[in-house]
Amino acid sequence: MAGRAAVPEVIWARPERTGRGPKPAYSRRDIVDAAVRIADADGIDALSMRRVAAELGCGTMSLYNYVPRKEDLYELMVDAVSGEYELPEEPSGDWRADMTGIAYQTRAIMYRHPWLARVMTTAYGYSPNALRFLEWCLGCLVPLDAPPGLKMQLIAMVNGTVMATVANEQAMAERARGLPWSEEEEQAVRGAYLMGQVASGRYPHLAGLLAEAPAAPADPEEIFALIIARLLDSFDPGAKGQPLSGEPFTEA
Amino acid sequence: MAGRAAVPEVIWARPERTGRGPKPAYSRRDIVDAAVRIADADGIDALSMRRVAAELGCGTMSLYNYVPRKEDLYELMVDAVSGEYELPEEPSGDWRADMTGIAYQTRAIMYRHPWLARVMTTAYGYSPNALRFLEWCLGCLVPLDAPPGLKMQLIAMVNGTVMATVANEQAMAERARGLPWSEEEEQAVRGAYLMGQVASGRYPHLAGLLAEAPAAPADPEEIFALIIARLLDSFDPGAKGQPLSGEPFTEA
DNA sequence: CCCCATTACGTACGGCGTACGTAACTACGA
DNA sequence: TCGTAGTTACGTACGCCGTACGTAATGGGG
Repeated sequence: MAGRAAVPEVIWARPERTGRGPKPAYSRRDIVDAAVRIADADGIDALSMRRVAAELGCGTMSLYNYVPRKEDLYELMVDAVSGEYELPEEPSGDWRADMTGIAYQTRAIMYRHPWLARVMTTAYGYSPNALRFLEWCLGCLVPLDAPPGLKMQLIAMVNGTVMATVANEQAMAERARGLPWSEEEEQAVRGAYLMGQVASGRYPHLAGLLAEAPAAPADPEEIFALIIARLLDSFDPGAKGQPLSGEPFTEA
Repeated sequence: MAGRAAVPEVIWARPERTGRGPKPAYSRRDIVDAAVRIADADGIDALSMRRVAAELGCGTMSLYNYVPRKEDLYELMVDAVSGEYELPEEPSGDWRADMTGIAYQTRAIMYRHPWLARVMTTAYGYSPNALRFLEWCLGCLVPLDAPPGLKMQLIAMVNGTVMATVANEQAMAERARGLPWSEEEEQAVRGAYLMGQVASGRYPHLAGLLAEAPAAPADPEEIFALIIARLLDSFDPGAKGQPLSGEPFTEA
C-alpha cells in the first residue's frame, strides 16, 4: 500500500531519507557528483542512469531510491554547480562591480560544465542554491534605486546574457571545424558550402564583412567584458554616455 | 560499393535528389513540415523518426533517404521556421526601427514554435535562411557607423536576448503551476516549499521582494519592449540618456 | 523482539536512433 | 533498345535508453 510516491512533488521538498531500513550505501550528493563528472567528461548525451550506476558500482535501479526521475537528476546537477559560486559575506556596496563579478563567475562555471547551457533551459527552478544566488544578487542591488521587478529583470538579463554568450561561443567552437579559416583544410567540404554561398553574390553585405575581417573574431574576453558593461549601463542611472568605440573588435 | 555517404557533409551541401531511380514520394520539405507540425503540437520530446513517418504514412527508414540523421532534421527545422521572417525589399533606413522589428518577429516565431529555444542552442548554423536573415540585418545596419565585428555582435545580442527572454517566459509559465499565486491551490505542495524557504528567514531580500510584489510580474509586453530598447541604446551613439524609470514594472 | 518501511537490484517492457539487406523502379550509356 | 547502375521504399534487427515492478535483505521503532 505504501509503494512509491507518484512524484507530484518538487525534488527539493522530498527528504533524502526517513530513518528506517538498511543504511543507504550512497547519498543523493554521490549520485549527483557522479552525474556531473560524467557530463563534464563525456558530454551530457553520454549521461544515462546506467552509466551513473556503473560509475558508482551499483545497480541501475538503486539510483531511483535517491532520485525519482532523470529529469530531477538534471535539476540536482544544476543546483550542485550553482553551489560553486563564491559569494562573500557582504556585498561590496558597488552593485556594478558585484554584478560584473557574478557574470564572470557564471561564465567560469559554464566553462567548467559545458552541458549547463543545454540543461538550464529546462531545469532551472527555485533550487536551494538558486535561492542563495538570488538572495545574494538582491543584496548586491540594494544600492540600486529601482523597483523590485526591475532588479529581478536585471538579474535575469545578466544570467541570460552570459548564457547566450557562452552558448554562442561553444556553438561557434563546435562549428569552427567547418569554417574555411579553420586549423586544417582537410574538411574544406563544409566551409566550401559557406564560401560558395557568399561567392554567389546573393549576400553582398555578408561578403563585404568577410572580406574586411576574414580572420577569427576578436578576443572573446574583451567582447564579454564589453557586453556585460553595456548591459549594466542600460540599468545604471549614472552611466555616462559611452562613445561607442568598436576598436576592441577589429584591432585584436 | 556506392553505399550511403559517411555523412561528413553539412546538410545544406547535400543535394535533395540526383535524378536517377524512382520518383521520391516526398520532399525534404514534406518531412521537415511534418516534424515542425509534430513539435508544435506535442512538444519536441514527442518528435521521433517513427512519429514523423507515421504522420507522413510511410516507413520509418524511408525518411533517411531525405535526412541523413535526426540531428540534421533539427537543423532543417530551425531553417524552416527561420523562413517565417518577413523581410521587406529594402531596409527602412532607421536601423533601430528595423532591428526592433526583427526582435518582435523573432519573438513571434518563438511563440509559434516553443521548441525553438531548446533546439537552437545545438542546431544553429549557416543555413540558407540564416544567411538570408544575417544579410538583411547587415543591410539594416548600414546606417550605423560601426565596424563589422560590432554589427555582428549587435545582431547576436538581439537574437540572444530575445531567446533568453522568451525561454525565461516559457520556463516561468511551466513553473507557474507550482507557485503559490497560481490558478488553483490544489498542488500547493510545490509552492509550499518555496514559501517555507522564504519564510525561514534565510532570504530576507527575496522575502521583501515577494512581500512587495506578490502578484504575477508585470506585462511581459512592456518588459520586452523596454529590454530591446535598452539593448539598442547601448549600441546607439545618439542615444539619449534614459532616466531609468521602473514604473512600467510596478504600475501595470 | 519482531514487524515493516526501506534499500538493493535483477528482469523486463516499450520506445528510441539507425545499420543493413532486399526488392522495385527508372534514367542513362551502350 | 536494353541492360545496369544508382535510387527509393521499407522490413528487420541491434543496442541503447528510462523506468515499472517484484523479490530478497536489512535494521530501527513500537
